[in-house]
Amino acid sequence: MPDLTISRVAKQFGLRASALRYYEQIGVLPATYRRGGQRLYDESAVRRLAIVQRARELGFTIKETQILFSDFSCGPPISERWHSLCGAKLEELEIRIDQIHEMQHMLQKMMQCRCAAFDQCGAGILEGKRKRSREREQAAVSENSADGEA
Amino acid sequence: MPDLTISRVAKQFGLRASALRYYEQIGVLPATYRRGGQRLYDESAVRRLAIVQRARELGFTIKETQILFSDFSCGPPISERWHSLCGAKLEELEIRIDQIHEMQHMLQKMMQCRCAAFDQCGAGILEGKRKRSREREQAAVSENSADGEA
DNA sequence: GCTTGACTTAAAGTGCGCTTGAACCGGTAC
DNA sequence: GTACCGGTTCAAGCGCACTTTAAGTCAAGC
Repeated sequence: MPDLTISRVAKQFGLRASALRYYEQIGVLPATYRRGGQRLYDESAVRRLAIVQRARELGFTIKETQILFSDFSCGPPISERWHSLCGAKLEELEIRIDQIHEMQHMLQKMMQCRCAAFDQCGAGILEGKRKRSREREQAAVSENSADGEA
Repeated sequence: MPDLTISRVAKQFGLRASALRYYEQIGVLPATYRRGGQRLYDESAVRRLAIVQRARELGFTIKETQILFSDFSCGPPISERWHSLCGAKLEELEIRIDQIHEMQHMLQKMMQCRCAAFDQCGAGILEGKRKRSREREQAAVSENSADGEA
């Protein structure tokens, strides 16, 4: 039985009640059970909110969160569009981990000498960027030539 | 010699020229060399921008970026305040990596069955949250008792 | 029955991180 | 000389993700 008031749940997550109402309004959280007009939450609603909050913490926009985590369908085979969005997010997270490692490395260096860190790490980031953009170009070229052959 | 125009640099980073002007205005980028009133950038300015952009990508606010990466002093021993901010950011990034792993795990599960992923992963995130908050409480309690003893 | 306090809604407001618009400047092409 | 292009400044505007405000509802306690 749902028995958690909105303010209790909000407090548990370090959010304002208004944020939960907003999430419900825009469909990030499903409309919850009401008693006398007041929202009451149960543990499954709380689990759902935990996921939404985590997604937000990781920089997912509200829209992405909506698409990835709304319950419009429940079960295995979801739409192609959703599946590819999921896959894209997985890759994005992979890249993010590399970037975080780079940044940690840099912060550590900066705690000794800022100038050196700026020069070396800035150059490192740039080189990574350039390498990736070269790779993308290569991929585009070979895709074009494949198109040409097809 | 600086010879890159603002629009070239912006393009290289996938930004608008207005973003670079804005960064300069709020002190995230230093005022750059000018010729006839126009900004010209060199490789070191580009490295600096690379760092700023990376910080933004990782969810650092503009203010944090300002504090962490502005050149108000250059060399090893920076203010205590800065040093602790740096340390805090390092820890934050550590946590972020764990969260990303959790989310990857969840996305993978979700690509098979959403419901299961929601229940299991939501519960997992929650448990992590609760564990951490218990630890914080413990720490607070032992700190208080230490205060009491002092 | 009245007060209190935590809730409700809808609409307007806020802060961040830029972007856009208006008016202007400087160098090159014709 | 004038048209154009890419820059300049300053102020206003915008989208996102909420928050605040105003006016009202509901249940409990006196």
